[in-house]
Amino acid sequence: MAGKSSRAAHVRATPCSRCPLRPLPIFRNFEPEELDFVSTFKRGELVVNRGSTVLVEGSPSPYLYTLLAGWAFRYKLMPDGRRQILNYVLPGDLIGLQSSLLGEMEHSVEALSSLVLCVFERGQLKELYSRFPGLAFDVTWLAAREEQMLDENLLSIGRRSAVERAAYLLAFLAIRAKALGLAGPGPVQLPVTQQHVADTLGLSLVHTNRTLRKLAERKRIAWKDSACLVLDVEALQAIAHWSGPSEKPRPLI
Amino acid sequence: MAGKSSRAAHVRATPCSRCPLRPLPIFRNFEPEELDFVSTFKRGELVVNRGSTVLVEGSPSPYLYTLLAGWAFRYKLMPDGRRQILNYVLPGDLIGLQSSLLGEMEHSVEALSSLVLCVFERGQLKELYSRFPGLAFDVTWLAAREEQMLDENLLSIGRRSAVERAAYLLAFLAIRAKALGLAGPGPVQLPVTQQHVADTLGLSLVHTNRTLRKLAERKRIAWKDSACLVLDVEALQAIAHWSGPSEKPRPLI
DNA sequence: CGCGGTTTTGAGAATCCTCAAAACCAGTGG
DNA sequence: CCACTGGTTTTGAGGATTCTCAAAACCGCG
Repeated sequence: MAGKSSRAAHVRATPCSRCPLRPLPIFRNFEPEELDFVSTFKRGELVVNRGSTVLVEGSPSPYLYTLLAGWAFRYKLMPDGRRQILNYVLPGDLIGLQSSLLGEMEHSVEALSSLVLCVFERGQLKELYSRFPGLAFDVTWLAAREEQMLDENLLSIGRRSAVERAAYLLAFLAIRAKALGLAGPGPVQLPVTQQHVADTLGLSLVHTNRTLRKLAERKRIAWKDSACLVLDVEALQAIAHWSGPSEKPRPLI
Repeated sequence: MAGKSSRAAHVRATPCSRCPLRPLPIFRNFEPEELDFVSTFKRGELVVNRGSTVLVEGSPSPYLYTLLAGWAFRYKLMPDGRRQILNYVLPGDLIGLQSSLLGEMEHSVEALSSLVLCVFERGQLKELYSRFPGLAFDVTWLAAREEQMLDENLLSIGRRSAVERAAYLLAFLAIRAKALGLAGPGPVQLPVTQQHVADTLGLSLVHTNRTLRKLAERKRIAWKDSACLVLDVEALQAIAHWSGPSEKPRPLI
């Protein structure tokens, strides 16, 4: 159920000035001195394999990460093994903030694909707050955005039916992926198994399969190579009674 | 379903230096200059009645609030009226941050009892970040804590059974209330109806009633005057398979 | 070819829902 | 004082949703 905790550490250097993410239109422009500081803030890069656990529940992580490439997910486990996936982590997302602020991680993070992560040192966060209020604001911004996503997810699990829930989740992920340019002109491909979907929706694997099957019959999605192809995002949104997110230019630390 | 939006505004002045909350042991000590700034940051006090809506989904609030006294809850509505309660707001909690950062509220906040709120102006947040990195850090801290509560709530709704869910919620609220000194020596009293519990747990009112009844039969809780008396917090935690929060000294803005 | 991970299908059972109505209770106006 | 009202809690009954157990089918990979 949980992935192996092997962690193929591998450090390269890609200067922030040539960050592949920052040129994307959804990220806000940085002042030169902000960019300089982030560059020094960055301690290196970490590459991990699919299935690896990046952060572990219960342990205090000395690092903060920004995901540069790949897909991951945050989850919690109950003592008897029940798993709940809380949210998905896409490029540009910050992880490990809870540990840096509150002391201990209360959730784990696992890689859905191989990942490239920017590594920051936890201790430097205070310096960031002292010297770059704008960046500090951005960190809070990211935390507030995560909260917003969790709110919608909570509404989904609490009050939407199985089909609505599935439709919401797949539309949500497809839209996030598209905004990052992770999809070509064709349908978005989500690197998740039906087990991941089940653990996100709070449903059993069997019932999730039957629910997804209905969406597939209606040509809203398709399964290929242990991944989900999202064929019609707007139809999914309509099924979920969800009008979509209000995407504004966002910060990238 | 939603409360009346009447808002009995009433402004008094209680200087932060005589804040009734700050002396509590769970709040961290402030530097004198931090306290000074918060005092100037504070624009006044707002008193609202039970049932009033403090913040409305979809509207950009020009204010930030810290709850001084009373109970409230955050919730979202679906177009057809389904309601999901996301979390409860207790004294010392900050509300309206999402709006200040992201532009628009995506949830509403309603008073469970009459409330006293500290009012801050949204625009001053930037000044706080510039001049008091420590306070800025605190704001982020509060956001990360909210996220942590939402994570646990998501696990609850997604993976716990009805009884486990109810037990978790009531233990969670009882512990939060106790930490704030809101309970005397006796059992904690939670000012919620079974409808609130149902909308928090993602269950129907009928099934919630039958579930709570089981807990009442076992003497874990009791209902009195449209409120829940929590008789045995530890037993509830055991039912929920929940070990409780890690309460550390926390900031109060 | 055999293996492990993933998807699919069947069947019966538990959980949870909806509809409906009654009981209870504090507050309100006659 | 009493009837009436609205909000809350309680109970019954049938039905829909979702779960668990079990097994088969499928598929890339060594």
